[in-house]
Amino acid sequence: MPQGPFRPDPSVLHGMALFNGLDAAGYADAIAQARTRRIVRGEVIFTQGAPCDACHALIDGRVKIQQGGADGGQAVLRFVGPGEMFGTLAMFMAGGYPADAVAATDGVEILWDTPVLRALMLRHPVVALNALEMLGGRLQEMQVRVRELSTARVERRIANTLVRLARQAGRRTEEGVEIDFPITRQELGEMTGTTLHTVSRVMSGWEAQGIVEGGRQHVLVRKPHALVALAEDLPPPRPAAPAATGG
Amino acid sequence: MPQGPFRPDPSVLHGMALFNGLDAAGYADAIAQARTRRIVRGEVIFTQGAPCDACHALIDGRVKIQQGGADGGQAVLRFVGPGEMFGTLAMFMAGGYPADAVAATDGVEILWDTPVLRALMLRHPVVALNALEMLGGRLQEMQVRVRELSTARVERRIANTLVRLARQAGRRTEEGVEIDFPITRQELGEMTGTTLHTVSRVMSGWEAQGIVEGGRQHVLVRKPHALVALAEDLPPPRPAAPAATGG
DNA sequence: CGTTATCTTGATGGGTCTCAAGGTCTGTGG
DNA sequence: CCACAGACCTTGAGACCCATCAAGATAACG
Repeated sequence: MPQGPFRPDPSVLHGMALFNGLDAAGYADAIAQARTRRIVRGEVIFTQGAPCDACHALIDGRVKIQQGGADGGQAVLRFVGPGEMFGTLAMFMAGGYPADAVAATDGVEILWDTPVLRALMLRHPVVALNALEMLGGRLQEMQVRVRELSTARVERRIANTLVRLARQAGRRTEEGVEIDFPITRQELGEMTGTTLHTVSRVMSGWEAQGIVEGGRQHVLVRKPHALVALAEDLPPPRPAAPAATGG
Repeated sequence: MPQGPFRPDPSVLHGMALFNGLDAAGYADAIAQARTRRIVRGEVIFTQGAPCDACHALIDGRVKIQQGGADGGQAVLRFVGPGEMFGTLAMFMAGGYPADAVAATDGVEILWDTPVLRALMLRHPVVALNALEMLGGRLQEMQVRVRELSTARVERRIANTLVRLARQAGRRTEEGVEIDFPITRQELGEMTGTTLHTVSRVMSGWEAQGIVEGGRQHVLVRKPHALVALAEDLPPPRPAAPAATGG
């Protein structure tokens, strides 16, 4: 069962990019003001629009970040893994959290109150620079996704999404690379801007080719290379691309 | 004609969010290491993949930020206006600039060498916090756009894009709100994930209703309210929403 | 006044969504 | 162990949105 706040083990911070380059005193400073909390699968950690009281980082588990629109449309923005921060955007902006956070598995999070972390950044500027680097990485990722959603067909988008998931949350097995947390076709659809039906159809096709293997809330990538090829391959019909085709 | 680097007027920094809350000494510090440069329309300021030598801010004019993919697909990520920074992402990441920057109008930019600005942030942490706020705002904007591209139809996406452009670059006239820089149907298509043909058709429809007025590289929004309604309205066909329809 | 870039509009086809039905797996309680 | 309910997944058929192909109109520019 979930228990209340308790004092974290200092070692957990050493794996987190936010504190890279911080000296021992800085670590002590950071850890002294943090608290940790257990999370159970399905739990709502925060919701869109709620005031941002704290900044979160995940120590263990997976958390789904999703955003809903006025028209009821939902999009899954990302899955957070161990060592990553989440709920950080709200810290710098009015209007509360811009998205929902729901636990995809049981886990443990560590959190800081917003003003505490701000003060920490002013005392230790390197933490602010690390935060910039993290946010920058996420912004770039989102920009790539905007381009992808703007220009690529569904099949390629799904391939790209699976490649990213495999990199981020893949567990190597002798059968291939396995996504290490439960994910539904519906969620894959909401990550790629399509429906669960299309995701199912596309993945069935790949399964027939031995590229992936699907199951209930479960994905195994049998041929990662083939998936990458689908994700990046140039479109076969290229009228203006001779290049040794026999001319 | 464009002239070489020259010493900027200190007053230009006062309008920039990056330096909010900085003391006089800090301003002097920042200005001492900057240089400015003229930009002519159509000029390529930097290209995707090029090493990031400097961090840019726009003093006057408009700059288009776009990203191309391996498959040749182009997406316009945003238009930068006076007071905004651009090319900042590359500062925190390997791999050079993640997008192209092309001048949409003549203008003037101010720039800092990357290591200089990093050092400035370490000396003045408030600048790093301001940068976080800016990047956070852009990240949120991109997240909203991902959701929009994932869930909304073309007409609504175009409406949303025009609403944003009107807010960001709108000039009030007695006829309505006018986008204050030249923009083509092609570019609008690359901002919304569609083709110039569809943009043209949709806008022709709106023009017939008196909502917008189009021209060559020119958009005038005659009824901003109607455009917002199109951008936000719930989808008319709602089977499970009786609500006084007469039954 | 020709050249080029931009914009408009029609016709057609295909990629995906929607609607619909059924199948499979998981967990629960008797 | 078995029955049952619920969540998840698969697959088919049809409709529709929108990209694509194609042709021409209009405006800027030298």
